[in-house]
Amino acid sequence: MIGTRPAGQHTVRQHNSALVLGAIADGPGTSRAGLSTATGLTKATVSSVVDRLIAADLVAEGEPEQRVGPGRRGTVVSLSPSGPHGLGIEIGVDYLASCLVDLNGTVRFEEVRYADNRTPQVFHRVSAFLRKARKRAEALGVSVCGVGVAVPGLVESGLVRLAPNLGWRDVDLADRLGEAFTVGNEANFAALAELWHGTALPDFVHVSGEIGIGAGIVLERALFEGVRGAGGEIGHLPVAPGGPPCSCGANGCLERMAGQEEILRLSGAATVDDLVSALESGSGAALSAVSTAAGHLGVGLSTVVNLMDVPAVVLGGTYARLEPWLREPLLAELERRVPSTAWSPVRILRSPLGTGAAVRGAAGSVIRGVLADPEHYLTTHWPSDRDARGR
Amino acid sequence: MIGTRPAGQHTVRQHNSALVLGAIADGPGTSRAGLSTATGLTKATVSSVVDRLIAADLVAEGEPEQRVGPGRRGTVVSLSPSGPHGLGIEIGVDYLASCLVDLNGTVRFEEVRYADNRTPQVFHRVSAFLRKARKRAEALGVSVCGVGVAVPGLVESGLVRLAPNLGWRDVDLADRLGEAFTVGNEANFAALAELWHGTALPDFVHVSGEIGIGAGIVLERALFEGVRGAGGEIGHLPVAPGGPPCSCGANGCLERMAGQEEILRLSGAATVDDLVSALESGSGAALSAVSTAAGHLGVGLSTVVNLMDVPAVVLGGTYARLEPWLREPLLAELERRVPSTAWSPVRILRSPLGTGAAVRGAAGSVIRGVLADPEHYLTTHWPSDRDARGR
DNA sequence: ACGAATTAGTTTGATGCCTGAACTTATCGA
DNA sequence: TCGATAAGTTCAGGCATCAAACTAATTCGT
Repeated sequence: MIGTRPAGQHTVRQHNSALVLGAIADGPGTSRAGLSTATGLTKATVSSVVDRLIAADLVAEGEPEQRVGPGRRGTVVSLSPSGPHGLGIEIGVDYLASCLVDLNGTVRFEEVRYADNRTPQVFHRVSAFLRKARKRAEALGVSVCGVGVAVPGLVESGLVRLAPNLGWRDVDLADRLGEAFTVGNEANFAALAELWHGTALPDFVHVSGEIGIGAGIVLERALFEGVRGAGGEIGHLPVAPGGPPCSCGANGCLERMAGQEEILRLSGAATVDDLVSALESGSGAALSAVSTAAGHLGVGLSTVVNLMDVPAVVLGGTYARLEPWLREPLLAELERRVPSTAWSPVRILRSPLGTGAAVRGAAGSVIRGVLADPEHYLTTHWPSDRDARGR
Repeated sequence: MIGTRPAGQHTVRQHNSALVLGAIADGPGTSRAGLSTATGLTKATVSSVVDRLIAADLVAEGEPEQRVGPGRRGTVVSLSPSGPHGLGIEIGVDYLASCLVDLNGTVRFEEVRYADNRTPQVFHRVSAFLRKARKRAEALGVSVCGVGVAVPGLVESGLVRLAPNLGWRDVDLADRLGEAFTVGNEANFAALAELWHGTALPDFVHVSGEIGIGAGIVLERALFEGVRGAGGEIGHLPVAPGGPPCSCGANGCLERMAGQEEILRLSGAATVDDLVSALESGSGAALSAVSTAAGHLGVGLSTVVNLMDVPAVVLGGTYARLEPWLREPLLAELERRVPSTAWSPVRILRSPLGTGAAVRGAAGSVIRGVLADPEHYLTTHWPSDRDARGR
């Protein structure tokens, strides 16, 4: 029961700052008066809060409002383009990616570097890659207020518990690289990117098929993390009892049956590009491979949909590219296995974000943290910055 | 993003009142000074809050503290036994149950009345049953501040969307009985009762086998409800593809394969009592029936454990009675199907609460609402009461 | 037996933040 | 040019917390 902290005036400031900043992020180009009606706070309070946000360069005043009719025009406020930026780093199995976003979530730059990361040198490589990204941010003249790192594995309170595809176990990235990070699961970050910048659904399960199969579950605009951060780990759900052995030791895991490797193997294609062309030209082997995988994916996803009552499935990563061919068999399997589809159908959507969803989510999570608690940012980052520059 | 309300001083009062009251509920027999250290609030604030709680008769002062060493003895405060009470009503398929609890959750009385509720007269019967319970509460001289109603069906925002075993669809109980209720799913209430009064685990899935199979999932001391309140509806998860048809239209549903009826049918026993004696005397048919059911239950629960990473399963209802015989095969099935058991085993526990868990949860949810927001209770219930009595 | 030390609980003044109302500024329409 | 309308600011008032001083009760040492 205990675990909540005592509240004071600062708490209401925190809350209301976040409320106002959230309203600014939601409706770009609103005036203080508009914010007052949107948030329910008085004009006086909004002014006071906005002043502080402007001082912290989270918000910037813009042009006077364009509007017909009598009355003074309001001055538009919106998220400051020169405000703090978020840097995202993704450590994939065979690539590194970086991404810088501003407060709006706009991508300032993106970079991908292919390299096998299943070696002990990863940490040096990541460190160099991160330094390079920081340099580029500096060149743009923006300040990076945090770094989000996406890894293909199980993350528990900032610690990479297990990343089988990287061969990691209990890795403390912050410790290894001598820096504080927001470490998170790659699939979860991708789902968050989908929430923030993709199809604006409040409830969905985002599934991406890369080398592993990761799912990120979003319920009521919030990531579902499960008890120890392992919520939505569907890669090793058993979907084919007695099926072929998986690298994890079990048999017939979803990842083994519907992962990228299995699809390519079944279809005879060498790469995903080849697979797509084969599908487009109507190759029977390719079509049946994708259809089979869709069936297995449907089995796995049906448990998620049944249990959480999630009304939508978003296909990301490689699955997004295969969506035209996956959709039908996947939907059929879901309808067969999910009783509730009878009265509320499950939607299947293709993610508009590409393979860069995870990095973008990692970068976005940093600025999302600032937007969610500007007062915290203001008291921790701002004074030190000002001291460092001012003196 | 919008949806949060503006905060003011009243908000911090709300928060801190709940914080203090929670601390009082957690540690019965603490003094104001103890509460101050427990909550992190100053002694002055605690005194102010406690005074108000005492005025509302949520809290009562008791004996001076017993303690060795120097210094003044504190006056113990605890939840007032004469404070508001919560009434719970359970509408089962073949019985009605009522239960009155005080702020501590102590049961003041309980009553069960057997009757077939699959008739249109249910509502009159419930109404009469409720009146009777209210009379008994009045005879005890306590005030009932709310009524929680447990139903074996899908509840969405106070509306019973579907209760197949009662034959209900879109039933508005508040409207039917002309009274405001906290309506909820029976399995969810049972899980909450388990959380509040059973094995004090913060994360578990509570599964009870009655006529249907209901699961209540508790994560971080909070009920997981899913998107539309259908979280944890495991009764119709498919566990035996191509199995016998279920009443829901699908095949091999968990409820069909591991429900009470199927266990009795397979074992040849007429009642659960008979079944238990048969098991105790080592009947092969009974043992294999329970073992088979346990296997199916394991399949269904494995998806929950995999997906939500819940570390414990609590057996309630009829399953609690069968626990000695269910445990082994259930655990075996879970270990076979849940990869994470390799590094963090799943615990299987027997619920100490009997079949009355759901009513108790329903009654408890009422007082839990008061404890969670005493300020709200204080402003809505108290003034009217005082006006009515005072004048 | 008595005072120092210790702990509980109350009182008081200060601080911070929100609110409401009055006030200033800006713009349109007649 | 004046009046109506709307945006934004200023200021007194209220409320809840906090820190610190103060009162109250009890033990321990001498």
